[in-house]
Parts: sequence; C-alpha cells; structure tokens
Amino acid sequence: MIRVRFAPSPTGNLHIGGARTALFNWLYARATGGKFVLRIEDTDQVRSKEEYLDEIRNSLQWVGFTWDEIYYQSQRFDTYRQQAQRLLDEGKAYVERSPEGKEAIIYKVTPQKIRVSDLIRGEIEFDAQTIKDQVLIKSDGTPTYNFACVIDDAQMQITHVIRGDDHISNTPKQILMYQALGFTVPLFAHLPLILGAEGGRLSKRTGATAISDYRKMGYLPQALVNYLLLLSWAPGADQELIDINEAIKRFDIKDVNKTAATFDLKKLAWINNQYIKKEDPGKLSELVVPFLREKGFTSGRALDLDYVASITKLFQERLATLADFPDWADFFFSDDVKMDEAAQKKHLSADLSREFSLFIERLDTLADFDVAGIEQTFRELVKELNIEARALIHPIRVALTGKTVGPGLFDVIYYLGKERTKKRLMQWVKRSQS
RNA sequence: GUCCCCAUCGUCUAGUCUGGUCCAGGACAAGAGCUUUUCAAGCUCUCGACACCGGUUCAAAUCCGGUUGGGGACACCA
Repeated sequence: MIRVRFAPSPTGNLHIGGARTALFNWLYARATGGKFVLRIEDTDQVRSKEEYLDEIRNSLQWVGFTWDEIYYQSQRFDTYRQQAQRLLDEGKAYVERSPEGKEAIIYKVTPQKIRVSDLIRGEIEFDAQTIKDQVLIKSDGTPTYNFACVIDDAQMQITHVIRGDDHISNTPKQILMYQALGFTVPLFAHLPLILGAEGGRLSKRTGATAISDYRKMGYLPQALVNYLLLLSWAPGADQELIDINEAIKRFDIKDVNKTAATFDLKKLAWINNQYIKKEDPGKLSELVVPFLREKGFTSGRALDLDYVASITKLFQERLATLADFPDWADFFFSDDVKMDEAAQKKHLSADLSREFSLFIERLDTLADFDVAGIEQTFRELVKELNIEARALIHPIRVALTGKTVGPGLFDVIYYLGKERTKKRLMQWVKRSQS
C-alpha cells in the first residue's frame, strides 16, 4: 500500500508551491490506490496560527485534495522525546548544555557516503563530512524539523516522500536518522521548484499568492489544478486541458520534469477562460453570485437567479475570471449606469435625439420584443435614415451600458428589457434638448 | 565560501532513457489577417529555442567530459 503525505506548517497560507506539492502527492495516491496523509507541522508554537490551519484545510478542500488521515505534530511531542532518549541511551546522540543551563539533544554524524535514489532525479551522493551534527531536541524541549519529520514518516508508514527540491539537502540528514533509529528509509521524489517571474523563489511580489486569493480573484479550482499540473508534467499528445480523473489515470511520478518552472499568470487566465466556457451556465451563474455581492449588487435582479443565468451566458465566453463579471455586466444590475467619459465623448457628443426618439417609437410598436425582432426593426430604421448601422449602434451601446465594449447590442437590449432601454435612451434625448 | 540540483522558443513543454523518422512539434504570450456591431471568443498565418566548448559515432537536442548560466541548501525555522 502506497502512502504519501503533505506536511504543511500553519505559519502562513497555502500558496502555489504548497498546493503543487499537495497536488502531486494526492495525485500519486489516487493514481495508485494509496493513502494521502495530511500532517500539520505545528511544532513552532509561536508562529503557528489557527487561522492559517483553517485556511490551509479550506484551500485543500476547495481544490479537491481530500485527505484520508490527518495528524498534528504538536500532539506527538512525547514520541519525539522518547526517540531522542533512545538515541541518547544507544550513544548515538549527546547532550549539550547552553550557558543558561538548558539542554539540547544532538545527533552525532559519523563520516560516510550517503546515497539517495530519487524517483525523479536518479542517484545523488552526499558526503557526511559536509554535514554538521544535527540538533534533535531543542533546548526548549521541542523537536527540530528533520527529526520530527523522520519519526513521523516512519511511524505513519509513509512509503514515498514527495516534496519540493528545496528539501534535497535535508534528505541525507534524514537518511542518517532513519538508519540511527532503525527505521526503513522511504523512497524520495523531489519536485522542481516553481519560480517567480523574475527568477528565484516565489514571493508576494512574484506570485506566491495564497490559494484563497486565487479563489477571490475568480479562478475556478479545476483551472488552477490543471495549470499546476502542466507545470512540470505533460499528459502527452500536445494536450493542455485535462480533466483531473483523466490525469489520475495517466499520471506517473517518473514522468515529472526536473526543471524549475516559472509561474505564468497569463496561461492560468487562458486555462481559466477555457474552463469557464465549458461550465454549465446554470452552475456558472451560482458561482458568479458571490462576486456580484462583493461588488454591492445585493438587490433587485441580482437576486433573480434565472436572470443572472441569462446574463452570465451572455458573458460566458469572454470571462477570464469570475471577478470580471460584475465589472462588465454592472449595467444589467443597476440603473445607475457608470459612464465611461471617453466613450461618452466619442459617441454621444453629437445630437442623436431624433434617432434615439425614433428608435424608442419603433420599440414600442414592436410586436415581438425578442432579439431577432429588435435587430430587424433597428436595421429598418437605419436604412430609412440612410445611415450606417455602426453610426447608431455604438452611441446606443454607450447610452445603455456606459461602455464601448460588451455583448451584441440586440442581446443587451433584449435582456435590459423594453422599459429600461427606453428610459436610458430618453435621458439622452432630454439632455440634448435642454 | 562549501555542498547539491537543473539547462529545448519570452513562458510552459514534446522529443533525451532505447542516437538517425527533428534544418526540433504543441500551448500561452506577442505581431498580422479573417469574421464582425465594439470587446472577447473562434479561425488562419508570422515571429521565436536545442547555453557554450570539446569528445564518442557514419550520424548527437539525444551519450560522455568540462565551462558558463540559473536555482536550492548550508539554523536549537519548517
């Protein structure tokens, strides 16, 4: 039985790098019918925070990486001390007293060659002479990372340790401890790191944004997971979009790349748009509601789910993120139309009161107020007026939406409804006449 | 400084293990065009890479060595 683990420390949010490590562990467990263990490394009592723990769990659930078991290191301090005592008794470790009289337990490193057989990188050899004696238990009584990690991985029967590249140099230290403790050494797989746009580790500046922030920015979890997957693994056959279940079938840890990858928000946005386009409109409208609320659309049509669904459909193929929706579709949900000044100047400077009035009259006499009927009557009108369609389409769009961009005008008029359309056009007729 | 990892278009990658089918394929981005009612989407096209040097070989992106470059680790943080 294959057992893997993801071991975050609740001293910060779950970000891109952590999520990617979690993804590959989870994927490997699911691909092999193994178990995915979540271990909270909260030995640092001062920096560990409950809010981070919640954020990490919520984010993992949001992207769908459900765990089979969960453990907390803070509940296992006795175990670590027992094991340290054992090494002390066996003469493999020694006590060091600080000037204040506090005692730490230190592991004595003996000269030797340490070989690691990495599933992704192959053989790596280290010389123990380059490794200092390792602290096992700090003078405050808490275990160090490398020590607690080894005991946990062994006792939790982890078979494959899949983690970031930055842990490669911890590996020989940990192998030494497995041997000293008489535990079976697991298999290791070191994932390449994700780099920020300017090279170097991801930072706030270069994209190490919390997973919960991507949710707030309107990314779909499937899209984020798909993108993360593409960073150092390829499904083959020039495929970019892959369903997670399909990925589970095809994934093999040995196919993971060795090269560090640079995080690219533009490709993520493209993938997100692909997933938004594929999403069922009804489902998508539900996803979009929180974003409407966030922008203050909390009454009227914003509460009418059927209406929201219709409008969502109108914008579906042009949304890069869900957060774009309230910005682009605001005029459907509020009669206080936010006017783009440049657009007004460009398209509504001339006096179009006659044209607007005529169009209002035609809408009133229209037998069927549907998209086709609206377009037909509009086309007839411009023909009679002997003007180009675009000469009137753009001004009307700006008058109705406050913007120069958006869905097709006749769709806009249809979903705005006859009364609101007339009212908004009338405002401009009156303005020209006064 | 010491140790370790990595190296194909600007970015993500296919190809490298098992050398010839690769004057290197796809995607994102960028640029051009088509479509059109604006934007987006879609479609078509263009730009663009095997880091360098040496070796092995009839033949190297692919194997070997070195150089250079990038990254990581060297805590009583995790």
